[in-house]
Amino acid sequence: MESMNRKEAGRIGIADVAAKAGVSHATVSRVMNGNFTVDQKIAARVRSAADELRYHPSPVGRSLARGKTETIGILVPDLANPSFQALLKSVSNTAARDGYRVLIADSSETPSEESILAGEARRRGDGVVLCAPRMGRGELEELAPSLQPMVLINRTTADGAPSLSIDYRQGIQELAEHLYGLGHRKIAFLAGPDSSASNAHRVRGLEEFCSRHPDVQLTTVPGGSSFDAGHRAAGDVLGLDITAVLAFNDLVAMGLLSSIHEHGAQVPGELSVAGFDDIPFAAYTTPSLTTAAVPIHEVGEQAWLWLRDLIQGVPAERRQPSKAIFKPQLQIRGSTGPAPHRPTDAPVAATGTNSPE
Amino acid sequence: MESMNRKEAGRIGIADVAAKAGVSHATVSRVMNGNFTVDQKIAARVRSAADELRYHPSPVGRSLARGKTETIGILVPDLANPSFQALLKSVSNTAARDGYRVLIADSSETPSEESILAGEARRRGDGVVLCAPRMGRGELEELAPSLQPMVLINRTTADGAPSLSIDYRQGIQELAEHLYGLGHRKIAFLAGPDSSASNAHRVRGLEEFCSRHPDVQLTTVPGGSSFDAGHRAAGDVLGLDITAVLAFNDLVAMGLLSSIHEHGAQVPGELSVAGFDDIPFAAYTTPSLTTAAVPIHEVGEQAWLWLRDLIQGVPAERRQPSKAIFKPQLQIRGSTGPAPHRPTDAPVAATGTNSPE
DNA sequence: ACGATTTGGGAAAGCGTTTTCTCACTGTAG
DNA sequence: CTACAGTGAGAAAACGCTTTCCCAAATCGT
Repeated sequence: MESMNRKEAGRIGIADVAAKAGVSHATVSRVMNGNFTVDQKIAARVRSAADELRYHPSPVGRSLARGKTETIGILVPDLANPSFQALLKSVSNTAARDGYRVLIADSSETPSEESILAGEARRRGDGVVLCAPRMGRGELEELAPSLQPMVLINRTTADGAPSLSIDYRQGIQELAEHLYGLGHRKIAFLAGPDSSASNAHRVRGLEEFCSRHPDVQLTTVPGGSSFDAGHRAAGDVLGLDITAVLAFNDLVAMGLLSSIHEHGAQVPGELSVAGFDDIPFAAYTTPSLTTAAVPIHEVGEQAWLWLRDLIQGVPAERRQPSKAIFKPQLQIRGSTGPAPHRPTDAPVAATGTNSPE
Repeated sequence: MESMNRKEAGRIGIADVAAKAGVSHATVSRVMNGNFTVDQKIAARVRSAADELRYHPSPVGRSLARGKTETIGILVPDLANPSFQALLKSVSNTAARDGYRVLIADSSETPSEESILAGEARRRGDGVVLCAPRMGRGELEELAPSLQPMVLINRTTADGAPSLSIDYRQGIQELAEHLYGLGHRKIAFLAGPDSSASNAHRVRGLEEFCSRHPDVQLTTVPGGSSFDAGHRAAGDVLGLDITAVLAFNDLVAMGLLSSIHEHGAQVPGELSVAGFDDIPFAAYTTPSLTTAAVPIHEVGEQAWLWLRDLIQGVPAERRQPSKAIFKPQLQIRGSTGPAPHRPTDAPVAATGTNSPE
């Protein structure tokens, strides 16, 4: 019955607390921000008024006044991909420790949407993590200046924005060498999205591998980045005269595996399969998947630490170097084995149950 | 050389555009918001000034003025869990269609953090989705009023906040009936986190199942919600005199499966295993996992649609009903089979390679 | 006991928009 | 030719905070 004259609007604001405690908004603000120039008595009064009213400062008002939101954006090509999920979790948890929240932007593998999404994500927060953007090089270069503070993952720009990369080039070579050591000479690469920069790195790595081993015969098959892409590509792969497949990533390898299974072919007996990333389930497929483990958790953690330095304006010399390359680690499991020596050059599928009739 | 007197601060704001176009901020604002009371000539001039300067309105300023952020929060117990990842993707993508962004809050299965996280997530946006909160009933009831607009998933409150639930009670009964039909009479339930409400629903369902089938002997084993939890629990489970296990969810089932494998026991020959959720990989374990499929994509979509109605203040009568229950669908796959009739009551492990010596 | 410091807290100026007022001007009708 | 809608755009008031400025009271030194 006391204050029917107050602005009846829903949210209770700093003014209400000030009134209730009999001080000015300024003082309430000071108390809420732990400014110790306020008398203990008054501070206590303000605090009790605040939580009697269940007052919480509006983040928007605060953001405007302070010029920062304590939020960052993260752009991923596909939120359904375990690798990006893991990265998201890692970035989110690490940033949370510093009181930052993460806003997600999922481009769903649509490169044309990326630059708009990236811009919005950036402006809504204090910085942005661009994870494996699919956009073209030119577009990225042009966009980069307007996006910083920004950390790139699996891409680089000329303007030297911090960039964390996985060494897919070396990783895939190690996988290839592993296959080579098992006697495989006819190998297929089930490629990722054309727009993926990391796919290009894998291709480069394989070229190096091939030039080192002229006796290897490598076939590249268009694939994709998803389980389904791997599943769909099985037909093409089985029609080839090969003894092993390197898939773009674990997801693709698993899709391939499951389809190969349906076709009745034996892994690794007739065909060896390797993935990339070492997602959580890779160890539990049948057979378990040989792959190259990417330390995705560390990548996410580093991404935040660097972004934080940028946001806080840490002077360049005290900052970490602006590039880091993480080495994948070979995980040899059950899906790869010795190359079968087939008397004929017949494609794998011919030995399977479902002949392509 | 023309405007060295301008505030040299980094960001360019509405004032700069106004100056450049020779109009007031008000007009710029009108143009940027597609208000057609502005003369074509002027509008064009403003627009070109705006994109020459690469001007983008500050979301923070805009949010303050408009009283809404076009952002929602989502609280999940564990971002590493495929079910919550799928929900996140679904909510995020659906909300994105309406121009809303999603802020994530991951409590990492720490119930005590939830209420703070929920509050912050809520205040940073226009609404919040609470996904399977682990907090106690009392805490939730108390928090609820301060959180709306809010949509709950797998929980309900007395104050009638919209709530989407999976009918775990029925789902687990169907799974149990399936096992019963296969001749299983001694069954174990590998339970989820105590704090999980959906776990309680499963327990209830199983009680009903048991009272319908007095000949069934059900043992409950403490577990958890993760792959590791399932893996760890294998020892306990294998020591039991049972022929089938119902796991809290697919993740737990998969962990269990992999450990059972290591112990050398046969699934489903010696022991049948069923999961819950039908996460993407459930179909590709060995053997493939019998489970109850949860339409998680639809849940996420509905969650946003309801939240949107709440945010936009759609009158209660034009709104959807405030509760929805989604029925899981039985997916019978390879991990469940006929109950073995063992001559003795010896526990499963005794037949395995690693006896618990 | 009186000026010189400190201390504490109110008033007010931002922060970057949107939006309501208000008013000058244009064109039309009487 | 005057009066009156109707238009279009500027001035200014929010929005909810933080923070600088500044002044009054309290504390100190001598």
